[in-house]
Amino acid sequence: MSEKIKVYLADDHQMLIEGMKAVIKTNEDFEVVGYSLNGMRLIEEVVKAKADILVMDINMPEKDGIEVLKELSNTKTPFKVIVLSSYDDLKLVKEVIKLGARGYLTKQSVGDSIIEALIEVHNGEEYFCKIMQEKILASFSHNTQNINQVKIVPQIYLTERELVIIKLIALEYSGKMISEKLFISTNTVETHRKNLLKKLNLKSSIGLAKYAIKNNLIHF
Amino acid sequence: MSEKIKVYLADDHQMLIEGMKAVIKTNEDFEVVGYSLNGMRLIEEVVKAKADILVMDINMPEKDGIEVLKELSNTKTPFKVIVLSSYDDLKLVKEVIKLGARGYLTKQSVGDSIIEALIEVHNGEEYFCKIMQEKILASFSHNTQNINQVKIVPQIYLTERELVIIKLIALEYSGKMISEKLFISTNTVETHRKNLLKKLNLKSSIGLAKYAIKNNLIHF
DNA sequence: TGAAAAATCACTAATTTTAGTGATATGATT
DNA sequence: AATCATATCACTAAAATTAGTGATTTTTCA
Repeated sequence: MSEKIKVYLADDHQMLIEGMKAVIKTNEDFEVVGYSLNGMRLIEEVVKAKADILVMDINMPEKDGIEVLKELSNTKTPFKVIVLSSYDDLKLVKEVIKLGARGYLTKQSVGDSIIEALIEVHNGEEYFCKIMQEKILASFSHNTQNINQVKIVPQIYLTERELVIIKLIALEYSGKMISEKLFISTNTVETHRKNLLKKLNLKSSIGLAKYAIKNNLIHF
Repeated sequence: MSEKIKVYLADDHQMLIEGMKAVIKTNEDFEVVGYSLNGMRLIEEVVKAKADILVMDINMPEKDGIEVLKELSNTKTPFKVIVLSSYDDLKLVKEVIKLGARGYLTKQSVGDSIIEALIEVHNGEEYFCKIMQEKILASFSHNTQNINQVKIVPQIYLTERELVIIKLIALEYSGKMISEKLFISTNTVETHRKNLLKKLNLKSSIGLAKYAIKNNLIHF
């Protein structure tokens, strides 16, 4: 048979790497030529490994998948990208595809569809896991609004100060501790907290903490 | 070659199942004869599949691994059990071994040592993953007291009720909401919360939420 | 059966968080 | 110059959390 298709993996969960390595190993058309546990120097490594396809988690410490994709979009890349994510969020899918990714798998469905995805993407097709396919179809029939219209729901951008505050909250600082650390009044801290809750549509500080963790705002 | 050793998997994470299936498939002495995503009717299924070894997660919805082990301890079982867990908790290890489990793997080390564990356990040995081996050794040399004596350094072990409560906290339920959901008074909820904070040596509910996430008590 | 562990609830008091409204100051942008 | 985003702080009032103590009932297990 001809040369195998080279796959590079990037995910901060060692276990998921192991799982994917093993799954991919069962298909003789593909081979895993390397992996990373974070996004730093990822592109470099992938190029060095001469990989054809990069399977990359969005949520990585140090440097996340979106950033990597943005870097890639500036240059011509010799490999294709399949994105892994914990979120089944249509907007995120659109985002990563726009940034050049060729496939999108939720972590729930990696096991079932990684090989399928690799084959499709290697053949120049786009691939979405079943969950996302269903979501895309549903949004098509349910919504009068077009998913293609950019930012119907405006993206949530936190200000510098809000970022500092949400991080401290996630690090288990109380309101008072935050005010002391930042030399501002507790009222101000509370105001920021309230604004955060409203902006992110969350109902408690625990929600804020989870948001911070999900978005890698703090080391967890 | 002789008949393969039959392995049955139980874990609520499909991905982990896929990973393990793939890893085990690479060793020709073993074969996976089935799997479950929860603990309901698990024993029945394992027996039906004529499995020799059950690899089972402790944390499963509906019915957890401890309960399954307890059921098993009443009868003579035709298969051996290896326990998977997110916890690297000595007390939990002791507990599950006492309940008849033959091996204990943390989820971090499944990828590396599942085959090793299967071999050892099938040969009638006990098996602990590297992390636990180190912990056991450490507890041996650090402590003048014997690990076999119950609760020298009280390891963190949450009761059923505490588990339910910490999960709900992590899911952003307020104390009142929890009390309503569980049909108990808010005082009781607060008591559990206090006990949790003390047990886990945490200072706020956000800490509890993070603990729950870290230990895979909730889907995140 | 008897002891231990677990789950339940109560009471008090201090502290913190949540919720809403409103106001001021500053710097950047247009 | 006017507007907007950001950051700051105040005030009130209700609700929730934290902290500590103590007590009862139920379950589990040796």
